[in-house]
Amino acid sequence: MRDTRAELLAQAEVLVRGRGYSGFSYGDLAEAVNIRKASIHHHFRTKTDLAVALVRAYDARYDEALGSILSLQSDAVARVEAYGRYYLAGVEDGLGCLCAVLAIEMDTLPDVLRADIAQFFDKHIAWLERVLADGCADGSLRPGLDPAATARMVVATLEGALLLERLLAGSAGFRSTLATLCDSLKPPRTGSRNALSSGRDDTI
Amino acid sequence: MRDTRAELLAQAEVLVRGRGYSGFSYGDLAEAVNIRKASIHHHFRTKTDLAVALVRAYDARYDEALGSILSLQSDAVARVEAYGRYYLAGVEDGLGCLCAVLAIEMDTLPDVLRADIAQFFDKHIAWLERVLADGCADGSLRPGLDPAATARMVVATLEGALLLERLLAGSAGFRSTLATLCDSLKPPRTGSRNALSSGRDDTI
DNA sequence: GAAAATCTACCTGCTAGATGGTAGCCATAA
DNA sequence: TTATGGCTACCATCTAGCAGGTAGATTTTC
Repeated sequence: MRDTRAELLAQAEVLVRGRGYSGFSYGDLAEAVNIRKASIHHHFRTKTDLAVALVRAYDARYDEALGSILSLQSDAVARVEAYGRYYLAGVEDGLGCLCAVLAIEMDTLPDVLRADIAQFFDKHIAWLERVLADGCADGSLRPGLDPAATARMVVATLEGALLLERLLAGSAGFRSTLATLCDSLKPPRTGSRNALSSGRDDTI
Repeated sequence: MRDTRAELLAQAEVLVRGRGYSGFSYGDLAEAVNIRKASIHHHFRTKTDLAVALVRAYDARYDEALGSILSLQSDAVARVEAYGRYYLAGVEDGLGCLCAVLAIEMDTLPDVLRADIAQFFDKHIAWLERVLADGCADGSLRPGLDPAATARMVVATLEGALLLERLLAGSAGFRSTLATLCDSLKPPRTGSRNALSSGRDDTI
């Protein structure tokens, strides 16, 4: 028995991330999942309900990712790099970040949604701040680095790179930006620019 | 005599930058400018034509800005910072970057538009690469900095910060990211984080 | 310099199709 | 037997865009 609700979420996410929130319709989604438009309302009463569910699911997947990075990587730079690699998947699939896509349409977004998105970013910034503060404490980061401000910058850089490189150089451009970002976090004179592993890690 | 075409461009830009391309309609625009919907077609035959005109005008304004930065600032970091301050205006007005907004909806964008947007970003990256290469040559930047990669990163960071901070901390967050970004370009141990001047410079 | 033709900027009124959403019916599976 | 999940058939509203008209300014022609 197929899980229509899950299929709806999956396809809706692809559509929204590719063409924006108001750029996708129940009609598109119905076609993608191959059920009638009206049937979608059975699973998600309104379009806003669907969007909220989309963000919650996306957020939950990132929660898992953040946790797994902490347990797999112990070095601060490696953690940031691993975090960045989750964005890479988006570039490779030609999809923007769900929350960035929604944030663009802020002015017309329902309040619930706007709050959820803000929380999404706040959480990531807080997580990075923690990671960076730890890195400062153990000396693996450039001395004098401000964890709070740098955390904001990391999220901004990655979100921007995802937006940009999806349009321009593709994953090569994104990898270059991620490497440059990571380099700027390291203590000076370590010298060697770390070549980013080319393997794809996971999908978010 | 009022310049309706200019008014249309101005209002359309605000609408698009605030709610996305497919999130704004000729109906909205007609209301904002207070003419009938059909009359807009007299000035811009199709919505795509309007979008193209919007991007061209936006691009031209940035061209001017890039030129004026070069003549006003001679230090590389100061140039990047001045460049970043043009984005600040967007945060303060609660408006995203026009080209970023359009880039989000890539999958549904007419080809002309997609090309124009790509060119917009390419131009900025090339300009920054030039600025950074000059800065490397005269020693005002961190040694070992890769101008090409860093140029991409700068645009990514600023675009991301604009997207993010419009939703979160507002101009304070953006200023913090811009300062952190500029700091990461400077040679090490210069020490003092430069407080960003709080005045608003110009609008793009 | 007056008449004729053209152009500009807008209008009303329409169209075909898409939009999100509702009502109610029917099959299947628990 | 009763949810569940899907369907058909709607609806009102909005979408971009078109046809055709009008008032006034500008240009062309005699």
